[in-house]
Amino acid sequence: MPVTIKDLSKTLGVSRSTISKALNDRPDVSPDTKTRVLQAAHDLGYQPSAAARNLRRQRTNKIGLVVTYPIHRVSDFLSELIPGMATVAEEAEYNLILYTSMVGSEERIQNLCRSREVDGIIIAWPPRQSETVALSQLLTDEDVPHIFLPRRVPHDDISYVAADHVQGARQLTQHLIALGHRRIGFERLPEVYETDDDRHAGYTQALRQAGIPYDASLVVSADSQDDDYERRSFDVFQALDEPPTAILFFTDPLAIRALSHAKAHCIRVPQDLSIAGYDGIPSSGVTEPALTTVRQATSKMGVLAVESLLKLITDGGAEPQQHILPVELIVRQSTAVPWKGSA
Amino acid sequence: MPVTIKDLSKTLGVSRSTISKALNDRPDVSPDTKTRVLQAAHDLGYQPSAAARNLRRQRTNKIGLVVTYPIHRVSDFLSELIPGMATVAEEAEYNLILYTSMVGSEERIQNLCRSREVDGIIIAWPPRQSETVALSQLLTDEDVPHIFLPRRVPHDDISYVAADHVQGARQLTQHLIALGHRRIGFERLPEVYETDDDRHAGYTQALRQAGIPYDASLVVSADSQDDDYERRSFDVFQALDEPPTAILFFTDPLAIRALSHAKAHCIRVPQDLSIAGYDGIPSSGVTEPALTTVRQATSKMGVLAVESLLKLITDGGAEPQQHILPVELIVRQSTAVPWKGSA
DNA sequence: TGTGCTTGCGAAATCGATTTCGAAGAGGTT
DNA sequence: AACCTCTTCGAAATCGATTTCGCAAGCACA
Repeated sequence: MPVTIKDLSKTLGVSRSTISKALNDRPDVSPDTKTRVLQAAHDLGYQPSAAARNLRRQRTNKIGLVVTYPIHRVSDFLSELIPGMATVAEEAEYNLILYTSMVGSEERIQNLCRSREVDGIIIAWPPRQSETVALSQLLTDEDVPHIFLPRRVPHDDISYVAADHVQGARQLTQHLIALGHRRIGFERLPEVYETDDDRHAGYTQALRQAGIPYDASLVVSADSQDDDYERRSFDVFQALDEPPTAILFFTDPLAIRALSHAKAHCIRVPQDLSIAGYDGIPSSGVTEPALTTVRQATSKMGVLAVESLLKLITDGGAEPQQHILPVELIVRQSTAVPWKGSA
Repeated sequence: MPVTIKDLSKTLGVSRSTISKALNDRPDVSPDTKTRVLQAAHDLGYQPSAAARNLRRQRTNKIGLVVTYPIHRVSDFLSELIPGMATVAEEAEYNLILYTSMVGSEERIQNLCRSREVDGIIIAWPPRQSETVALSQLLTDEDVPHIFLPRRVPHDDISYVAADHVQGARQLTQHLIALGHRRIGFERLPEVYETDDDRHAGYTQALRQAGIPYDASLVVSADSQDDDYERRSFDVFQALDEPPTAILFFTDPLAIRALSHAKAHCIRVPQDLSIAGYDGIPSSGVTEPALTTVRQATSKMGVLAVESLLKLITDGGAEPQQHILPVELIVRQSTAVPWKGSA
């Protein structure tokens, strides 16, 4: 049986209230009894019961990390996210609880909040925009502070932390334009998310600024369900009358697979074709050639999300927290000046 | 204010006890009242308070994942571990709580256990053997089920899940021997862990079986603190009278850095030198050449650890859970028949 | 009608800590 | 001596659910 406050009370001959006050550093305890209590607590190995404390305080000092997406699809991202999040949380005496089987289940999130086992939640990979707004409303009704990550939510009252993908895609495209590319392919996702729209917007902005007309045939949708789609989309690009001299891929893994398909087609990268990824995963740095990509400040996003959430938890009246972090262009060897042979 | 069992009791005109029994499917409730209670609970959006339930049941349905190692050093490993762990836990209605700032702090782990905020813990990257045994004793005294991961603990009473690194290193060495290598370098870690001993044992076993004498000059210790050590250890190998024709590295990242150092020294891999890694991280598959390595069943280890822990939690008298999982040799392009030029 | 048994329900205790509120005692002032 | 203030402490209520135990009603049977 663990040592309870009752045991302490008995051995010291002091009431439970006084013990509690001494341990919580309340003013109405004499310095003498306080030290006696602390000493005894240490000697007996007393540690307050988390459950009892939570019940009384109506607070758990736990933050829920709710992953509303098949977790194996985002574990790379999570591994960059979690260390920062956990560290910041623990500095504030909070811990992270993982809820990963929450795919598309608004109701389960609601139940989680109603059971009050966390003081606030971070919702990683929220659903489409309309559902996100509805979900946020639900959580607001339950009075549970929450933050969406890592996608922006176009709504003034909703807190989120995201990366500036408009800027990222624009910089990447500008980089290619500066190298001399005019026909730049863009492989986007079929799912309609803000992230995708943002990157597409960045891509078109850069083209417009450079006076390059938008060519719809250069934009294809990757089918994330189909592992071999990559090869076929590659063929689609190559089959064009005037194939692109550079291709932007929505994520690094897509770009890495494109790299090996290029090799299989005897297309040299970057001499014959420039390839760029997005996300800056570790693997992108060790390919041959190393991948030009855009690095999101993933770790920082996690840190910021926790900090913002803590602010919302601590200060009930706090403003919605909205952060869009800049991203960083990483130029490596997979992009270069286009070959002028056919031009 | 959230809906409590009291509210339900009031609106239904039924005692709290009966509500509780109905919700927990106890036998002494009539089918009629049970449906009425369930209906009302649903209508009012009632969800039992986790804190109150935990306090009363003396059980939290939470598993602690305690990381006793600088988390950014192991986040890759964690990202493979966590999805499986979380999934299995959640199927059994448990959740994972992360405790990452537990580096070298036996006392904080003890306090965690005393506060009873988890029903059991998984200790990732336990300290040295002697400390591990002491820690296990401490947790046993507190009556908290626990499992060590991912290192074996040479002690009959202690539960752990680990990978068979003796087998892994032996297979890797045998693979090189089969290719014709006789002088095989081995870069181990300076820290004295079972893992390291195991791999070294596998290495020497393979040599012995092949009748190749052990040459201590072929075994160097990497200094994990020093990022540039890799380059110097590489020089150490090259400066030998008879340099190795193949080198085993303790981890993939070390091998990947060696790959680029080799390139800088104009040493071709695998023609001039075979290089092998260990762990099978994603990056190891996209290097040029792709790395021969050994893949641990990391995800499976996480799953097994949670399953074992749940067994210990559920069945107090369960045997210690000890699992050593086989590892898988992955032969890729960084190892090949040695060049006979100088032989 | 009286006895025995089953079924369904509720009063009250309990889990362990926190907090409110009142009281006792010490010390000072008039 | 009467009154006040300040410090220190403890009794009791509270957080919300679960569980034990006893009671009452209903039914069957002699």
